[in-house]
Amino acid sequence: MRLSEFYIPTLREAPGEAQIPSDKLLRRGGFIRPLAAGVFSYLPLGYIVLDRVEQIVREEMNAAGALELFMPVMQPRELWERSGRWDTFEPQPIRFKDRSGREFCMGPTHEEVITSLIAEDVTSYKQLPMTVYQIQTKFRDELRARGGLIRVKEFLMKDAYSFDMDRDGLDQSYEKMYDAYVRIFERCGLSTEIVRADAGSMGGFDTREFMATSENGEDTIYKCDSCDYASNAECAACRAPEPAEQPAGLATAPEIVSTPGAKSIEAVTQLLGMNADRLVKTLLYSTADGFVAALVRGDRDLNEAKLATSLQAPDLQMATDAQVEELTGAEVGYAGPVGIDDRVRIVADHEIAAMHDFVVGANRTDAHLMGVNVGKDFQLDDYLDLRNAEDGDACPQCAQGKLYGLRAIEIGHIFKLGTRYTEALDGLVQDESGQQRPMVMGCYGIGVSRMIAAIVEQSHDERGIIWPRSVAPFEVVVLLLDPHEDELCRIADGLHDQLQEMGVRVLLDDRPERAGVKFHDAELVGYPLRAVIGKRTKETGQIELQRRRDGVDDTVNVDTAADTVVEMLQDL
RNA sequence: CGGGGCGUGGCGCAGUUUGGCUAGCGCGUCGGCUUUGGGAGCCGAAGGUCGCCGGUUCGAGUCCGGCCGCCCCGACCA
Repeated sequence: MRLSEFYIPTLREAPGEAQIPSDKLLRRGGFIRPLAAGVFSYLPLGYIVLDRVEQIVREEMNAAGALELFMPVMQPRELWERSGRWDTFEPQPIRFKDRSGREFCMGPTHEEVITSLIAEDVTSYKQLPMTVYQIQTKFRDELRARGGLIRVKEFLMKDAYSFDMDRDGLDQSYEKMYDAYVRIFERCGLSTEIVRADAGSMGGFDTREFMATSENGEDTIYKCDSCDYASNAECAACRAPEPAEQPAGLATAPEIVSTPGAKSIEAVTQLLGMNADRLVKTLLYSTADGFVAALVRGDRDLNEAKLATSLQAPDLQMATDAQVEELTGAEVGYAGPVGIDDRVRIVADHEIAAMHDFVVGANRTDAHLMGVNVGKDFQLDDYLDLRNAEDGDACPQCAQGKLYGLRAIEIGHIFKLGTRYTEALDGLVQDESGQQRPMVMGCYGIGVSRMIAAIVEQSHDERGIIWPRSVAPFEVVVLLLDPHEDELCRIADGLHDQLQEMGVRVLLDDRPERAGVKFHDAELVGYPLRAVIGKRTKETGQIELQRRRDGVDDTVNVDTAADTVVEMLQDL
């Protein structure tokens, strides 16, 4: 390909709204352009990269025995009502009606479609196991798109679905996908961590996320410094502390103290002159089964996902101000477990067990209680793991490890779904004994477009992108510095043609630009290898080769240049 | 949706506080001459409903009201 016949509109400066390196560089380099917040076009260069990534995903999925198919973006409301997700899926799908008034959504995912599709024709265990996948644009009505290609409203996703007769079969299908994912991300040059994760609105178990580590990631993951424990922060477990010895001489009764206007932990600590770890926060939630008060140490954050999971209350919601006032008899900000409405179930984080003589809200406006103790002053329904993990926490899995946090971009997510969708959508097949049984499903997603952002986040420098060869838009760029010199043009054309015949993806920069422009563009766009043909070539008969990644270079004769290029590409 | 910031030729910005004449600068683009191995120099040119609507005023990029869009933090989230 000749650059004079291609289209790479590079920008010397990044648009002001681009904040993170991947967004700045992909836009400056002429890969993508925004159309609206979280909606992007892929220019020819960006589309090549997208296609490269897609092909790697496709090859590994095919190698794992998955079959590619292609499903619609628009999905009818009735289908989603059968699975019960029309009103509950978060974020809410983008919806619309056709002219006859029939309702659709722009598919944010395809469990419903694939399950009904497979259910139509698969009727026997003899047709299983089966794993199918597609690479399709998905739509999510994000409350806030951000971070260039990282969090968008419209994006390319590979989604795969496995169908098995039983849990053992599912386990095997899941393993295959897990292994394929490891290979896919490795081939794309991504450094990833595989972590435990929350299933969210998909519903599922044994879920694992593949996280590309990056300081610009939106997720936090925790890893153990001594064992293999790794988890998304949203579900990282906390080890219950060793039971503390209850000191003699506990307060005999709580003492009420006046704390006017102190509605936050911060305010209470200042007023009473004590650390937040002597306080207990009381957070009120409503669930389908009634109200719950969740207690965590004052300096900790409650993890709602963990609370919802341990209460088995997926509909968990923070109580409204009115509900809080009704249950506590006080303004919001003074809730406590002592004397709260007896309809409220009280659960506490494990750490509370190690506390004594602590401070809680008094269920009275402008007042707190000091010297409060579990068992004496109020009864607890349960101790649970409720708080967010923090840097330095003891590892929940091994004895000696400590957790440390990393930022990361979620690029893959695999779940075991079970029979939730096949039961709702009649995904039944006959087993060996002629019994109708719901197929057991797994689902497996990869954010293909998001991977591009992750790759750039992990592989760039101050000058531009450094593409891994596997996904680079071109493997080598040939810079013809003097396009007016016939002899040099012949050499450049020759190298270009020769490389192309050898199967190398080569771009010839034959533009009538100055050398500096060509060097800068080449570094910005990030071709793994660069060949320079200029006046030195005329003088010495040599071509200069340089690797983008580490600047390692070589000077070779014109007639051996192509072979050396191929050799140098081996390591990239 | 809460808080903050921004919106001026393709890109980056100044000008808005304190209203005033033909709305500037750098980059890019087009033409010419020179230059030619790290974003060149000179000369000339094109390109702007100052986000939109309404209002105040002799006069609005600038003041007032409403709306829209974009970015960041939060809430939320495969």
